[in-house]
Amino acid sequence: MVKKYVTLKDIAKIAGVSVNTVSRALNNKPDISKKTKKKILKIAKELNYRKDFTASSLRRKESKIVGVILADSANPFYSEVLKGIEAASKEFGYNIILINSERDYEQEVEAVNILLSRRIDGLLLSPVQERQDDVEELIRLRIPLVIFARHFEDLPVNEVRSDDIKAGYIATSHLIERGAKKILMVNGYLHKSPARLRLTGYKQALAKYGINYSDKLLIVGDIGMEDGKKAIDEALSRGISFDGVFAYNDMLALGAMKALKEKGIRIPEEVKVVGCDDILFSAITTPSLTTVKMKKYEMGYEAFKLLIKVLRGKKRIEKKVLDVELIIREST
Amino acid sequence: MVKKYVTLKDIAKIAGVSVNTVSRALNNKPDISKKTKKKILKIAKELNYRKDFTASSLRRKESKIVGVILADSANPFYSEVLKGIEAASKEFGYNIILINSERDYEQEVEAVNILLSRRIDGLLLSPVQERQDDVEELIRLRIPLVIFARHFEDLPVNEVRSDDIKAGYIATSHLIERGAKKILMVNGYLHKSPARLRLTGYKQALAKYGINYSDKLLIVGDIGMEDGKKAIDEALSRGISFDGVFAYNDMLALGAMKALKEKGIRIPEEVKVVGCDDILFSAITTPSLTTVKMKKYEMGYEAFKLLIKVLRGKKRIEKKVLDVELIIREST
DNA sequence: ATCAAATATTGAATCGTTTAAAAGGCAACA
DNA sequence: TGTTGCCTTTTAAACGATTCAATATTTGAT
Repeated sequence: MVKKYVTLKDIAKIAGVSVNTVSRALNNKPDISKKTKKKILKIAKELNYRKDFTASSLRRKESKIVGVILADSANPFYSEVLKGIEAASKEFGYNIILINSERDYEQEVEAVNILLSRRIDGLLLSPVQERQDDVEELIRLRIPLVIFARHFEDLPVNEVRSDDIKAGYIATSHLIERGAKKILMVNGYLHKSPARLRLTGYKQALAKYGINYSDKLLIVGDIGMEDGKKAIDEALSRGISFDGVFAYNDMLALGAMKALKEKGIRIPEEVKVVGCDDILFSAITTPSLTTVKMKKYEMGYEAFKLLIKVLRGKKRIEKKVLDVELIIREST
Repeated sequence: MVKKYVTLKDIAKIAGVSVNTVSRALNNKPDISKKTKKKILKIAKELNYRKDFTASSLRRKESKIVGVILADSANPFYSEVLKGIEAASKEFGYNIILINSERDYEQEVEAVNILLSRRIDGLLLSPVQERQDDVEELIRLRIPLVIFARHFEDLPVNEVRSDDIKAGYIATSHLIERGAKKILMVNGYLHKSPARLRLTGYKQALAKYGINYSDKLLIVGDIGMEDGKKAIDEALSRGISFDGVFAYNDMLALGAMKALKEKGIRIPEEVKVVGCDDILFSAITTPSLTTVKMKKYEMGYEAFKLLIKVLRGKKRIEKKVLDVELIIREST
């Protein structure tokens, strides 16, 4: 087999010094003469030396790798968050290993195990929340951990997420202020904290305006575009009447709008629609979608920054909540 | 400092055997008695042993990590490709380290260097193509490499990409068949092979229908949604008349449609628009976008599979071209 | 010129796993 | 009893970088 990479030993031999000296030269350590250092750096450059991070990680017990587990990197929400994570990782000299959980608890657990085997320095996780033993285990193991886009009220774990209650509240308030009285909430599964919290916000807004909450107007399910369509079709076929829709996310909202348009129901005249997330495409549909903007890129970036703080010794648990903002467009 | 992870040595001590025996037990190697193996596995499980991949990689000279460099993981095209890569990586027992090049050659080179330092087993790269010395260097270093979504005619490098000439050809032919005669091509920069090849297809279609090619109808630039809008605004302000638009990708096409709608130009009556990629949102705009569907997920998946073949000894260079398909919608 | 102090360099061990080679144990057979 | 061969286990070295302790070299003060 061809020898592929140059080692400290190779450089040491040529420079006529010890491996140790080479190491110190390349790592800007003290206790080395300018002359020797210069010579070594020159040789290293000529040979195109690249530090073996594998060996370095083993010895230093620090991999400079952060694990990232999220539901689906192709989802417009997560792909923006991921981008923020990736950008921050560059800034702080880390690399990221990405694993999609596909919203499956088993896969999430598997991903955690693989990443621990990789000896990642820390983990950014957006848990499925079907169960939470894996998060509890991570806490028990004292793995540097930041949860994003999720909330665990009762667990001492670092978090960066959006203000989901406010999101639900301002979206619903806006619908009511525009005249809607019977507001369908097309939600995700309630084991996920954002779904629960947005529902809370929804209820709070109804209460504020003196509208009674009704279970009949709550639809819970998956959160793809087709699911939004399905939800509307189902509501209509069940004869549920509504003049507003608040969807868990923009994908659902867009699917819902599609279904409404197909039935010839006019938006916003007959039914007003509000989404959540403010993905890029919400702005360009017809009608364009009123939505609650979430700081996706920032969420990823801030989560990474918080993880770095943890890696640097921060002990106190931080649960950061990012502000949200209503973006009014044509659908209301 | 608390000792975090259990090692082979820990297990060996408890089991009363050598480290080597433990290693063989856990790696399903022969030459071990059933009794010893069982005992060791039991202890390993009790102690929650996790193999240290760092150490293993160092010794075996194989990291089971593949590097992925692409322009922008938040772009709907790349995020689908990435998903295919990620899915395949799971299937073959690898992990991926993702780095965005941000369409910047310097960042691409930097990413390559970092990944080589990480001793990745192979690299999946969608190069910026401003220059190609880095790709040439990778070939020279014999790094297992698969290029995706790009084509290097003159380099012996494995590739998986879409049939870009056909894409340009069928898109343009379709526009002509629907009656367009003056077709604006809103393209990406021509140093990128897909831009060049789609332009070739565009010209071939014009030629087939006896329409003269004109430089005036070619606009070259960045490929975000705003750029599509800008391109149309510019063409109109320059007084260039056109009745069809073929955009390099759907983002550009959607931006172009937005600009046309704002000017009160009817689609498809006055101007017909075709995009490329078939991202999710092309189907839900109004009018929905006719486009050339590309197998994005498959591209990622196939690229990974090809890389695996290379890692397993495949020597012959393969340049795989994935078929494309016209999806006719309301914009034509 | 001499000794102490400061600076530069080296040797050896280590991180945790894997591999090659050596050795130990046991049964069968002459 | 001794030899052969098979199966199991151990010993030792290796992967490449880093660190600690030890040694070598230079500098400065007297």
